[in-house]
Amino acid sequence: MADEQRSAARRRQIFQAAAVVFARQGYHGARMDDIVKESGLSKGALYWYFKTKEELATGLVHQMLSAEKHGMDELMAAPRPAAERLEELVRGFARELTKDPDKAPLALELLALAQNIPDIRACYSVHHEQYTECMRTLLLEVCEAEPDAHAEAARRADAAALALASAVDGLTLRWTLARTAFDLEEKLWEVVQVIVRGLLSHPAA
Amino acid sequence: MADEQRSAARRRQIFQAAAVVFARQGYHGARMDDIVKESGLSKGALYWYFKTKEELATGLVHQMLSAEKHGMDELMAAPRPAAERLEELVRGFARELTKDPDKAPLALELLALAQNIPDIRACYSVHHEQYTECMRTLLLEVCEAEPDAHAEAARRADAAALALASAVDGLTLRWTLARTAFDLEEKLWEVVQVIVRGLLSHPAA
Amino acid sequence: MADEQRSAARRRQIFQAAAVVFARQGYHGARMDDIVKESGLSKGALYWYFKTKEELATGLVHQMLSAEKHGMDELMAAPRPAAERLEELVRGFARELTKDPDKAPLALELLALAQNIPDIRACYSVHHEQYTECMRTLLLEVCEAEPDAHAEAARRADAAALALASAVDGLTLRWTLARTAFDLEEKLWEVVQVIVRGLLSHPAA
Amino acid sequence: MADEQRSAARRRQIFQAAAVVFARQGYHGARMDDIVKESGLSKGALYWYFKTKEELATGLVHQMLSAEKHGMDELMAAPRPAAERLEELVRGFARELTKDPDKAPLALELLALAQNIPDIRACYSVHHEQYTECMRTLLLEVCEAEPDAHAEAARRADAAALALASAVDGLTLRWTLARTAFDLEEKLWEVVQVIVRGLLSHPAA
DNA sequence: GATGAATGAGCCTTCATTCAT
DNA sequence: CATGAATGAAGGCTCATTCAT
Repeated sequence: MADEQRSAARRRQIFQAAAVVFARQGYHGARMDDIVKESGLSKGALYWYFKTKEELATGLVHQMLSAEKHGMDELMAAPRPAAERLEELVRGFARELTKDPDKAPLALELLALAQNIPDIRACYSVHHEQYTECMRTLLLEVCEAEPDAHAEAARRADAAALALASAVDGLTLRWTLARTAFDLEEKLWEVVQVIVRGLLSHPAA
Repeated sequence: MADEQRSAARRRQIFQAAAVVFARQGYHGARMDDIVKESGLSKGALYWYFKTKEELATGLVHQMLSAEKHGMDELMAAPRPAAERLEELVRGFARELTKDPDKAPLALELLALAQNIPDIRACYSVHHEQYTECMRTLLLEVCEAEPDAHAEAARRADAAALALASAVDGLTLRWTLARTAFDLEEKLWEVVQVIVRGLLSHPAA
Repeated sequence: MADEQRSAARRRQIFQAAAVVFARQGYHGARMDDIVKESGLSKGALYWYFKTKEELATGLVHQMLSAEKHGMDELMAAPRPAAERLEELVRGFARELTKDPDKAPLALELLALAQNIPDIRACYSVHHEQYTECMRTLLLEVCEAEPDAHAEAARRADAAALALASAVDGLTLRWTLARTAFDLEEKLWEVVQVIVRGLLSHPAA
Repeated sequence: MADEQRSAARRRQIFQAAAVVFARQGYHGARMDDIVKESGLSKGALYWYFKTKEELATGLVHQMLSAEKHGMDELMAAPRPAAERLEELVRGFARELTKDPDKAPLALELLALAQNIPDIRACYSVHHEQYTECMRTLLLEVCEAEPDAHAEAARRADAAALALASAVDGLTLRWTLARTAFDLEEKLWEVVQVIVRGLLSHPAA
């Protein structure tokens, strides 16, 4: 029992260190020795918990996406109007990235691994689906909440959800690589508005 | 003159080989020897044209994004309605990716390099701006072409262009990593329609 | 007392496990963890009984050669004609190797260690001497039992004993590494006969 | 052409270094860096010629056994009586081992590898067969040369050849590991005489 | 310009051994 | 006595780059 807690703590400690080093140096630029040093553990300890560098990266992706999923589920269950939850979902996402400057580079780094590490690819693939599904659910609720909604809207929800989820990813990517910094949260919110408007607009438009 | 042609041919030959190997093994998984073998040249020859692996990757990014830019400009200059050009821009993009299964992995691989190689980062950053600008121009033309347009639309063009450009990137990313294959062209077109509708919808909506 | 029995049992348990793992993976290919797992004990327990891997190997050699010596002595003391005891010594040796397919590889593996581990080298050196001496004793008895013996024979016993002992080792080695399996007991017996005949043959021959 | 010579020279250079280091430290105790240093080449050069440590060892075994085979064939073809050739074969073998104190430990070290490296095992297996066959040929010639030979002798040649070959190996092993040094050549010659006498002795004996 | 042998710093991983509990 | 997490020195191998020819 105490062992399990200790073990879990160690794993978190290692993930934390790996996150810092991967963000700073990239996955391939990170030496296991760097992670060892950053974690404060010994090399043997690190390898006791993760058999390879790849397994460490895979575990980190699992952990990060799980945390994100958890936050998503929590927000979805909140007793607030769908529109507010949607706004908060997007703004919260932007705020976290903006607050922690390591997060975006780390995410992109891990995303790039997805092509070569099937387990990570699967994680991201599932996460993309879940994120899109979440958007779809919210958008449908938004439609229903709209007084003069129309039948068309519900049918457009799939495309809008995909547009929304994709745009969030794509814009975040741009923000991460942009020469000229911009306010991610604001731009993201504008993008959301355009897409929601596209969802709700009357067929005639 | 003949030398220059020869030289240019060699460079193209090397880019071609690098593209194949990077797509297959990733940048870090690709050894210079692999590219040498794929190119049919010798190691010395390769290093004659590119002083380092990084320079080769950077050159490849330049070449690819230049080609894309060129295609974009050509399409933009075509004597066709803006809506048609927009559709063709997006569909053409999807068609090319679908046709050549190496292209998307290669692009993601090079994109990931942007974080560590400033020159590549700059290339992508500029390209993103140009792509967004292109979208903005097309969307504005679409607004103008719309008989029923309203003042609001032009002001929304920026956000819609960003949404569009981002969504194209984000959706392509999803398509590249998806467990379950889907029709990129079709989904992309649905996304475009949602966003264009959002752009044109009346304020009341 | 019960402790000593327990301790001896543990040591035997560990020797047994080490024998299996060394035979399967070789000394250098065997990890202490493998022996731990095979023994069913814990790592700490193993290190309680043997301070190092080398000590474990050394102990195993001691045990194995002691057992062999014991068997030899027992057979030597049997109330049977020398010729029969010689035959049984060789045949019994072959039978045991043939019965347990792990034994020969294990023996060769440990023999190879002799070069680097002085203690093991000494063990084998002594054992070789004892084995040769045993052969010499038997051969002398065989000479004496021979009605038709001649003075020459006794003087040849040293060489014949060395030839016999060496041939047994060398043939066993060949049998252990041979591509094409052969009947060790039979070949060994043929070899013994040739050498005994050489011992007894008249000078004129 | 010059390249091939250079390449062959390099390989010989590396074999030479590996032989020295393997003899001194054993295969497992030898670090590639030690061989690199001993060879005077660089690590990259070593790995250019041998992809792994195992491949290097395998190559070395090939080379050594080939050389031995070559010497054997040469001696066999010499225009001398069989008995002399047999004596020279054995004495020459002993003389070489005695002259170069590294040779025997090296041979035993490589022999031990045979159990774990199939390629080396095959080499030794074949070599054993060839050596035995060589002995058999010589012994048959010796029988034929004997004026009062008898039919029995030829039939015993197989067993005698095996005894001889095995005894040479076994005695060499004892000599290599012995606490108390002895004269290999002399002992070997005594052993040969016993076995040859066993071969030629009349059935009555 | 072209060739490919040669360089050597670097890195992931292993594993015998230790020790707090 | 027993446990298994922790240690860290060591080593086989890679690969971008160089350079004599």
